[in-house]
Amino acid sequence: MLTKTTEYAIRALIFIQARNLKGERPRLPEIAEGSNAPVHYIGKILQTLVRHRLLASAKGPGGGFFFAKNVPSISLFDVIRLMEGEAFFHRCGFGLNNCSVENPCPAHDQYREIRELYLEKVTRLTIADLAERVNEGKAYLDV
Amino acid sequence: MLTKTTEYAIRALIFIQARNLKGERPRLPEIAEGSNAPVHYIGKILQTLVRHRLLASAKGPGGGFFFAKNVPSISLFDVIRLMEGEAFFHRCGFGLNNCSVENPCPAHDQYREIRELYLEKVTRLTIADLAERVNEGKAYLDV
DNA sequence: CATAAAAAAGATAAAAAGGTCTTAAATAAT
DNA sequence: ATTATTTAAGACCTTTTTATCTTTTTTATG
Repeated sequence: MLTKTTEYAIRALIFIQARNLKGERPRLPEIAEGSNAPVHYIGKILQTLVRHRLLASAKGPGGGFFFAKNVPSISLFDVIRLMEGEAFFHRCGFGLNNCSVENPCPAHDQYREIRELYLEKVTRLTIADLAERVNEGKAYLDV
Repeated sequence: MLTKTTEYAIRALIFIQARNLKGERPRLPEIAEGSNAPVHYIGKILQTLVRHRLLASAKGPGGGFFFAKNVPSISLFDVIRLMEGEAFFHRCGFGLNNCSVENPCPAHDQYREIRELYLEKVTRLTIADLAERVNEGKAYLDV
Protein backbone atom coordinates (compact mmCIF):
# COMPACT_ATOMS: atom_id res chain seq x y z
CA MET A 1 0.00 0.00 0.00
CA LEU A 2 1.14 3.51 -0.75
CA THR A 3 1.81 6.09 1.94
CA LYS A 4 -0.58 8.98 2.24
CA THR A 5 2.15 11.22 0.90
CA THR A 6 2.38 9.26 -2.34
CA GLU A 7 -1.37 9.19 -2.68
CA TYR A 8 -1.47 12.96 -2.33
CA ALA A 9 1.26 13.25 -4.93
CA ILE A 10 -0.62 11.12 -7.43
CA ARG A 11 -3.93 12.85 -6.88
CA ALA A 12 -2.29 16.27 -7.17
CA LEU A 13 -0.49 15.35 -10.38
CA ILE A 14 -3.69 14.07 -11.95
CA PHE A 15 -5.47 17.23 -10.88
CA ILE A 16 -2.74 19.44 -12.34
CA GLN A 17 -2.63 17.50 -15.57
CA ALA A 18 -6.40 17.63 -15.91
CA ARG A 19 -6.27 21.42 -15.60
CA ASN A 20 -3.29 21.69 -17.92
CA LEU A 21 -5.19 19.79 -20.57
CA LYS A 22 -7.83 22.49 -20.32
CA GLY A 23 -5.16 25.15 -20.75
CA GLU A 24 -5.08 26.12 -17.09
CA ARG A 25 -2.18 26.32 -14.67
CA PRO A 26 -3.45 25.68 -11.17
CA ARG A 27 -1.96 27.21 -8.06
CA LEU A 28 -1.34 25.56 -4.71
CA PRO A 29 -4.61 26.34 -2.94
CA GLU A 30 -6.69 24.98 -5.82
CA ILE A 31 -4.52 21.90 -6.10
CA ALA A 32 -4.84 21.24 -2.39
CA GLU A 33 -8.59 21.49 -2.63
CA GLY A 34 -8.85 19.50 -5.81
CA SER A 35 -6.70 16.68 -4.58
CA ASN A 36 -7.98 16.72 -1.02
CA ALA A 37 -4.69 17.32 0.66
CA PRO A 38 -3.45 19.93 3.17
CA VAL A 39 -2.15 22.99 1.32
CA HIS A 40 1.24 23.29 2.94
CA TYR A 41 1.84 19.61 2.87
CA ILE A 42 1.02 19.27 -0.80
CA GLY A 43 3.29 22.29 -1.32
CA LYS A 44 6.22 20.31 0.04
CA ILE A 45 5.35 17.29 -2.02
CA LEU A 46 5.08 19.23 -5.26
CA GLN A 47 8.35 20.91 -4.43
CA THR A 48 9.97 17.47 -4.41
CA LEU A 49 8.34 16.52 -7.68
CA VAL A 50 9.54 19.73 -9.30
CA ARG A 51 13.05 19.25 -7.96
CA HIS A 52 13.09 15.85 -9.65
CA ARG A 53 11.63 17.21 -12.88
CA LEU A 54 8.44 15.20 -12.83
CA LEU A 55 6.66 18.52 -12.78
CA ALA A 56 7.38 22.18 -13.47
CA SER A 57 6.41 25.32 -11.60
CA ALA A 58 6.48 29.08 -11.98
CA LYS A 59 6.66 31.61 -9.18
CA GLY A 60 4.98 34.96 -9.08
CA PRO A 61 1.81 36.25 -10.69
CA GLY A 62 0.41 33.89 -13.28
CA GLY A 63 2.53 31.16 -11.77
CA GLY A 64 1.47 27.71 -10.71
CA PHE A 65 2.20 24.12 -11.53
CA PHE A 66 2.27 22.47 -14.92
CA PHE A 67 3.81 19.75 -17.00
CA ALA A 68 6.44 20.53 -19.57
CA LYS A 69 5.01 20.39 -23.06
CA ASN A 70 6.30 17.78 -25.49
CA VAL A 71 7.62 15.55 -22.76
CA PRO A 72 6.02 12.12 -22.60
CA SER A 73 3.58 11.90 -19.73
CA ILE A 74 4.99 10.36 -16.59
CA SER A 75 3.61 7.06 -15.36
CA LEU A 76 2.37 6.06 -11.94
CA PHE A 77 5.55 4.02 -11.76
CA ASP A 78 7.65 7.18 -12.07
CA VAL A 79 5.78 8.85 -9.25
CA ILE A 80 5.79 5.85 -6.95
CA ARG A 81 9.45 5.18 -7.56
CA LEU A 82 10.34 8.73 -6.66
CA MET A 83 8.17 8.89 -3.57
CA GLU A 84 8.57 5.38 -2.17
CA GLY A 85 11.93 4.43 -3.61
CA GLU A 86 12.85 1.72 -6.09
CA ALA A 87 12.85 -0.94 -3.34
CA PHE A 88 9.11 -0.54 -2.99
CA PHE A 89 8.62 -2.67 -6.08
CA HIS A 90 10.87 -5.48 -4.95
CA ARG A 91 9.95 -5.73 -1.32
CA CYS A 92 9.20 -9.15 0.14
CA GLY A 93 5.56 -9.59 1.09
CA PHE A 94 6.62 -10.68 4.54
CA GLY A 95 9.21 -7.95 5.00
CA LEU A 96 12.21 -10.27 4.72
CA ASN A 97 15.31 -8.61 3.36
CA ASN A 98 16.98 -11.82 2.27
CA CYS A 99 13.98 -13.02 0.34
CA SER A 100 15.01 -14.17 -3.14
CA VAL A 101 14.64 -17.09 -5.51
CA GLU A 102 17.43 -18.90 -3.65
CA ASN A 103 16.13 -18.00 -0.22
CA PRO A 104 12.41 -17.56 -0.71
CA CYS A 105 9.91 -16.59 1.95
CA PRO A 106 7.03 -19.04 2.29
CA ALA A 107 4.80 -17.06 -0.07
CA HIS A 108 7.50 -15.93 -2.46
CA ASP A 109 5.92 -17.13 -5.70
CA GLN A 110 2.45 -15.93 -4.87
CA TYR A 111 3.66 -12.46 -4.00
CA ARG A 112 5.77 -12.36 -7.10
CA GLU A 113 2.67 -12.77 -9.23
CA ILE A 114 0.95 -9.92 -7.48
CA ARG A 115 3.98 -7.66 -7.70
CA GLU A 116 4.33 -8.37 -11.41
CA LEU A 117 0.72 -7.52 -12.11
CA TYR A 118 1.07 -4.38 -10.05
CA LEU A 119 4.25 -3.35 -11.81
CA GLU A 120 2.68 -3.92 -15.19
CA LYS A 121 -0.30 -1.77 -14.29
CA VAL A 122 1.55 1.18 -12.82
CA THR A 123 4.04 1.19 -15.66
CA ARG A 124 1.26 1.44 -18.24
CA LEU A 125 -0.88 3.99 -16.43
CA THR A 126 0.17 7.54 -17.20
CA ILE A 127 -0.89 10.66 -15.39
CA ALA A 128 -2.16 12.04 -18.70
CA ASP A 129 -4.44 9.04 -19.29
CA LEU A 130 -5.83 9.27 -15.80
CA ALA A 131 -6.34 13.02 -16.07
CA GLU A 132 -8.20 12.54 -19.31
CA ARG A 133 -10.58 10.16 -17.62
CA VAL A 134 -11.27 12.86 -15.05
CA ASN A 135 -11.89 15.51 -17.70
CA GLU A 136 -14.21 13.15 -19.55
CA GLY A 137 -16.26 12.72 -16.40
CA LYS A 138 -15.47 9.03 -16.30
CA ALA A 139 -13.52 9.21 -13.05
CA TYR A 140 -13.36 11.37 -9.95
CA LEU A 141 -10.84 12.57 -7.44
CA ASP A 142 -13.12 13.50 -4.56
CA VAL A 143 -12.41 11.91 -1.23
CA MET B 1 1.78 -3.00 1.74
CA LEU B 2 1.46 -4.49 5.19
CA THR B 3 2.62 -2.70 8.30
CA LYS B 4 5.66 -4.04 10.09
CA THR B 5 3.38 -5.19 12.87
CA THR B 6 1.37 -7.40 10.54
CA GLU B 7 4.52 -8.78 8.99
CA TYR B 8 5.80 -9.69 12.44
CA ALA B 9 2.48 -11.35 13.21
CA ILE B 10 2.56 -13.47 10.07
CA ARG B 11 6.18 -14.51 10.50
CA ALA B 12 5.59 -15.39 14.14
CA LEU B 13 2.51 -17.45 13.35
CA ILE B 14 4.35 -19.39 10.67
CA PHE B 15 7.21 -19.97 13.08
CA ILE B 16 4.89 -21.20 15.80
CA GLN B 17 2.99 -23.45 13.43
CA ALA B 18 6.22 -24.89 12.05
CA ARG B 19 7.27 -25.80 15.59
CA ASN B 20 3.85 -27.11 16.50
CA LEU B 21 3.95 -29.44 13.53
CA LYS B 22 7.14 -30.84 15.02
CA GLY B 23 5.37 -31.32 18.33
CA GLU B 24 6.98 -28.31 19.99
CA ARG B 25 5.43 -25.36 21.74
CA PRO B 26 7.72 -22.37 21.37
CA ARG B 27 8.04 -19.63 23.97
CA LEU B 28 8.30 -15.90 23.39
CA PRO B 29 12.09 -15.51 23.22
CA GLU B 30 12.43 -18.27 20.62
CA ILE B 31 9.53 -16.90 18.60
CA ALA B 32 11.06 -13.45 18.65
CA GLU B 33 14.34 -14.82 17.40
CA GLY B 34 12.78 -17.14 14.86
CA SER B 35 10.58 -14.49 13.36
CA ASN B 36 13.08 -11.67 13.63
CA ALA B 37 11.01 -9.39 15.76
CA PRO B 38 11.62 -7.58 19.09
CA VAL B 39 10.62 -9.85 21.99
CA HIS B 40 8.34 -7.49 23.86
CA TYR B 41 6.78 -6.19 20.75
CA ILE B 42 5.97 -9.62 19.39
CA GLY B 43 4.64 -10.41 22.85
CA LYS B 44 2.03 -7.68 22.45
CA ILE B 45 1.15 -8.82 18.97
CA LEU B 46 0.69 -12.46 19.98
CA GLN B 47 -1.40 -11.30 22.89
CA THR B 48 -3.77 -9.69 20.41
CA LEU B 49 -3.88 -12.81 18.29
CA VAL B 50 -4.65 -14.95 21.32
CA ARG B 51 -7.36 -12.55 22.48
CA HIS B 52 -9.00 -12.97 19.09
CA ARG B 53 -8.58 -16.75 19.11
CA LEU B 54 -6.33 -16.99 16.11
CA LEU B 55 -3.80 -18.54 18.45
CA ALA B 56 -3.67 -20.14 21.88
CA SER B 57 -1.21 -19.75 24.73
CA ALA B 58 -0.36 -21.29 28.08
CA LYS B 59 1.32 -19.55 30.98
CA GLY B 60 3.79 -21.05 33.36
CA PRO B 61 6.37 -23.80 32.98
CA GLY B 62 5.87 -25.82 29.83
CA GLY B 63 3.80 -22.97 28.48
CA GLY B 64 4.15 -21.18 25.21
CA PHE B 65 2.18 -20.52 22.06
CA PHE B 66 0.33 -23.02 19.91
CA PHE B 67 -2.59 -23.56 17.61
CA ALA B 68 -5.68 -25.36 18.82
CA LYS B 69 -5.83 -28.88 17.45
CA ASN B 70 -8.65 -29.85 15.10
CA VAL B 71 -9.36 -26.27 14.13
CA PRO B 72 -8.84 -25.52 10.44
CA SER B 73 -5.65 -23.58 9.91
CA ILE B 74 -6.11 -19.85 9.67
CA SER B 75 -5.35 -18.09 6.42
CA LEU B 76 -3.23 -15.04 5.73
CA PHE B 77 -6.52 -13.32 5.12
CA ASP B 78 -7.59 -13.99 8.71
CA VAL B 79 -4.39 -12.53 10.07
CA ILE B 80 -4.36 -9.50 7.83
CA ARG B 81 -8.00 -8.76 8.49
CA LEU B 82 -7.45 -8.83 12.21
CA MET B 83 -4.29 -6.72 12.14
CA GLU B 84 -5.10 -4.21 9.41
CA GLY B 85 -8.87 -4.23 9.53
CA GLU B 86 -11.42 -5.34 6.96
CA ALA B 87 -11.12 -2.02 5.09
CA PHE B 88 -7.58 -2.91 4.09
CA PHE B 89 -8.95 -5.17 1.38
CA HIS B 90 -11.29 -2.62 -0.09
CA ARG B 91 -9.19 0.47 0.09
CA CYS B 92 -8.95 2.65 -2.99
CA GLY B 93 -5.52 2.62 -4.60
CA PHE B 94 -5.45 6.41 -4.47
CA GLY B 95 -6.77 6.66 -0.92
CA LEU B 96 -10.18 8.01 -1.92
CA ASN B 97 -12.95 7.13 0.49
CA ASN B 98 -15.76 7.64 -1.99
CA CYS B 99 -14.21 5.42 -4.61
CA SER B 100 -16.76 2.93 -5.94
CA VAL B 101 -18.18 1.63 -9.18
CA GLU B 102 -20.46 4.66 -9.38
CA ASN B 103 -17.76 7.12 -8.37
CA PRO B 104 -14.53 5.47 -9.51
CA CYS B 105 -11.06 6.86 -9.07
CA PRO B 106 -9.10 7.15 -12.30
CA ALA B 107 -7.47 3.74 -11.87
CA HIS B 108 -10.40 1.99 -10.28
CA ASP B 109 -10.60 -1.00 -12.61
CA GLN B 110 -6.88 -1.62 -12.69
CA TYR B 111 -6.61 -1.60 -8.93
CA ARG B 112 -9.61 -3.83 -8.63
CA GLU B 113 -7.82 -6.51 -10.62
CA ILE B 114 -4.82 -6.32 -8.35
CA ARG B 115 -6.91 -6.37 -5.20
CA GLU B 116 -8.83 -9.39 -6.45
CA LEU B 117 -5.69 -11.33 -7.18
CA TYR B 118 -4.31 -10.37 -3.80
CA LEU B 119 -7.48 -11.37 -2.04
CA GLU B 120 -7.56 -14.70 -3.80
CA LYS B 121 -3.98 -15.43 -2.82
CA VAL B 122 -4.21 -14.50 0.84
CA THR B 123 -7.48 -16.35 1.22
CA ARG B 124 -5.97 -19.55 -0.14
CA LEU B 125 -2.67 -19.38 1.72
CA THR B 126 -2.90 -20.91 5.17
CA ILE B 127 -0.38 -20.58 7.96
CA ALA B 128 -0.15 -24.37 8.06
CA ASP B 129 0.77 -24.59 4.36
CA LEU B 130 3.39 -21.93 4.75
CA ALA B 131 4.80 -23.54 7.88
CA GLU B 132 5.06 -26.84 6.09
CA ARG B 133 7.13 -25.23 3.39
CA VAL B 134 9.49 -23.99 6.07
CA ASN B 135 9.76 -27.40 7.70
CA GLU B 136 10.42 -28.99 4.34
CA GLY B 137 13.32 -26.61 3.81
CA LYS B 138 11.62 -25.10 0.77
CA ALA B 139 11.20 -21.66 2.34
CA TYR B 140 12.86 -19.52 4.96
CA LEU B 141 11.95 -16.90 7.50
CA ASP B 142 15.32 -15.27 8.07
CA VAL B 143 15.55 -11.56 7.55
C1' DC C 1 11.25 50.62 -9.02
C1' DA C 2 7.45 49.17 -6.09
C1' DT C 3 4.11 46.01 -5.32
C1' DA C 4 1.65 41.94 -5.21
C1' DA C 5 1.42 37.11 -6.32
C1' DA C 6 3.15 32.97 -6.06
C1' DA C 7 6.35 28.94 -5.03
C1' DA C 8 10.50 27.54 -2.03
C1' DA C 9 12.45 26.77 2.21
C1' DG C 10 12.90 25.98 6.93
C1' DA C 11 11.47 25.40 11.58
C1' DT C 12 8.25 23.33 14.41
C1' DA C 13 4.42 20.53 16.05
C1' DA C 14 1.05 16.74 16.26
C1' DA C 15 -0.14 12.04 15.47
C1' DA C 16 0.77 7.36 14.50
C1' DA C 17 3.73 3.47 14.45
C1' DG C 18 7.16 0.96 16.46
C1' DG C 19 9.55 -0.50 20.48
C1' DT C 20 11.03 -1.07 25.64
C1' DC C 21 10.52 -1.81 30.49
C1' DT C 22 8.21 -3.13 34.63
C1' DT C 23 4.81 -5.37 37.15
C1' DA C 24 0.96 -8.67 37.55
C1' DA C 25 -1.33 -13.02 36.86
C1' DA C 26 -1.36 -17.86 35.93
C1' DT C 27 0.39 -22.41 36.31
C1' DA C 28 3.33 -26.50 36.74
C1' DA C 29 6.50 -28.79 39.61
C1' DT C 30 8.67 -29.55 43.81
C1' DA D 1 2.42 -23.70 49.89
C1' DT D 2 6.47 -21.96 47.57
C1' DT D 3 9.02 -21.25 43.78
C1' DA D 4 10.23 -20.79 39.09
C1' DT D 5 8.51 -20.08 34.63
C1' DT D 6 5.88 -18.10 31.49
C1' DT D 7 2.27 -15.05 29.26
C1' DA D 8 -0.66 -10.68 30.10
C1' DA D 9 -1.03 -6.04 30.88
C1' DG D 10 0.09 -1.43 31.21
C1' DA D 11 3.02 2.57 31.28
C1' DC D 12 6.29 4.80 28.85
C1' DC D 13 9.75 6.09 25.30
C1' DT D 14 11.50 6.75 20.31
C1' DT D 15 11.09 7.27 15.51
C1' DT D 16 8.62 8.17 11.47
C1' DT D 17 4.94 10.17 9.16
C1' DT D 18 1.89 13.73 8.55
C1' DA D 19 0.78 18.50 9.00
C1' DT D 20 1.28 23.57 10.07
C1' DC D 21 3.25 28.07 10.33
C1' DT D 22 6.50 31.59 9.07
C1' DT D 23 9.85 33.60 6.27
C1' DT D 24 12.35 34.03 1.95
C1' DT D 25 12.86 34.11 -2.96
C1' DT D 26 11.26 34.77 -7.53
C1' DT D 27 8.75 37.15 -10.97
C1' DA D 28 5.12 39.61 -13.61
C1' DT D 29 3.07 43.97 -13.95
C1' DG D 30 1.69 48.77 -13.11
